[in-house]
Amino acid sequence: MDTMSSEMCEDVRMATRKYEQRVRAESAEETRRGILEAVGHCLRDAPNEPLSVDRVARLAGVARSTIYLVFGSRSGLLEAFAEDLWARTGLGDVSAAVASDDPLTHLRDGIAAASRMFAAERDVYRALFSMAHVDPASVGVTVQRMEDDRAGGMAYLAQRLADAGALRTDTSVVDATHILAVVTSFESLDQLIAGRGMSLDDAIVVLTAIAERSVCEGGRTRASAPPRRRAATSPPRS
Amino acid sequence: MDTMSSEMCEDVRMATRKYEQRVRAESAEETRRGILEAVGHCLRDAPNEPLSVDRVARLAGVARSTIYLVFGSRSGLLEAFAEDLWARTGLGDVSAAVASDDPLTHLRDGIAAASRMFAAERDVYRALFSMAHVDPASVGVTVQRMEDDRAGGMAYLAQRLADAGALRTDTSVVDATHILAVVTSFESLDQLIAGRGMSLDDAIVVLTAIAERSVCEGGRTRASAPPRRRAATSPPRS
DNA sequence: CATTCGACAAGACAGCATGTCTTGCGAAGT
DNA sequence: ACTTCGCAAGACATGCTGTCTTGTCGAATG
Repeated sequence: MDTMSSEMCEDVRMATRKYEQRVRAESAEETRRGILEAVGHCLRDAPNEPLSVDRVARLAGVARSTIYLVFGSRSGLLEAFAEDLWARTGLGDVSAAVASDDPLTHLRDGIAAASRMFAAERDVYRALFSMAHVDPASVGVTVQRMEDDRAGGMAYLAQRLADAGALRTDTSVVDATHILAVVTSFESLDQLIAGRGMSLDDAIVVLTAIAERSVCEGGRTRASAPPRRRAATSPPRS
Repeated sequence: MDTMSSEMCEDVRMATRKYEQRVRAESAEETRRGILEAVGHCLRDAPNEPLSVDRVARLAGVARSTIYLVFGSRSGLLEAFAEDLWARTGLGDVSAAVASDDPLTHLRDGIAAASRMFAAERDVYRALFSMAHVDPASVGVTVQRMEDDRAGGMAYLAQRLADAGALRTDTSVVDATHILAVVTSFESLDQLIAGRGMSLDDAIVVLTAIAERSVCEGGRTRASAPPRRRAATSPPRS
């Protein structure tokens, strides 16, 4: 069974109350979504700023007190945002991309899908991961769950490679899991794209090469995409 | 009278002024160092808290205003701390460890030395790297310089490997530089140690294996240390 | 149709952070 | 001796979080 408990999280234990009434529930859900979207806008507009509740409120067109009413606290808001983001853009698509019978295809498609997932909302994910270190109380739990999901997927992949005899003979399943966990981390992708100025596609090629060469027997992928020009010779731009 | 006002301190843009006098200069330098050490203590004691100037001041036994006097601002304080940390524990030792003629030894020793360097002050470095994302205005510049230093070293190493014919034939120098940059990043080490519960020594072995397999022709290092038991079978903790 | 109730706005208030500026003191410098 | 420097102490302005209170409008309900 793959990871990702895709339950119908219709009513989470959030601040939603019990409703016989429909229109009010919809309206409440609408403002809730509006606030979460405003958080996304803030993080995308200024990924490098502390994200004040006041800013979110003004951007969402609601009162600051409403945010505290709905989410309880700043931490609750960020937590809900991370939860929502992960539910919307998380590993669901990756699991789908990974249905292949061939574990090597599983590895390649998995890295590509996970990378595209992170890259699609890179600023947001970077902000979340940073906050998880600076202030674990807020997004810490959800970020930990993201990491656990990913680690579980990598352990599963490593086991599949081992079962298919595709694992390097000098590498145990546990070690392969560790290696895959490093290579498929958000930080590795971000390092290549933001830190070294690569395009997403080039970064995927490099990460795939690292993964394949490190855990697969006879991994022979090129590090650069073949038919195009080599990776840019330009110096790393920040 | 003649007050010999000294406006020309173009030395560093630090808070150090110009001194004919010795004892006062020493005393000033001493409090400066005391404050920086207090920052270190704060980050080590509670790596996951915002680090208030007030806390640093109390821990250093100085007035809060003194910090603003000496460092100008919170950002200046952090900047100075990062600068000092990098000067004390930075890549100097790594360069020394890397004097080998053999580029492969260079690679292995370099990864080991850099990893030990990061690990010796892991909490501090993690806090700095997180802050560099959350608030680039403060430590951003110094962290960028750290990364540039490291990237430069990796480019040099990749070139040496190429010159010695040790580079994989399917990997350009540029790609090797990218790969080495990812593998030797603080985040990769931290992922293995904090995220996956490995010991420093085991993490070094894994990182070395990844690097060697990914960029070296015929890289055949084991991923686990040979004479000991395999890497722990326990699931990732935390 | 009138009344109740729920979603939300508006804003006061306390607590804590940064950052500025002023004042005073004691010891090093001359 | 008296000036100057390093620093303590603290007032003050500003901005953010978090709590709580009061008011309003429209949906729900009998």
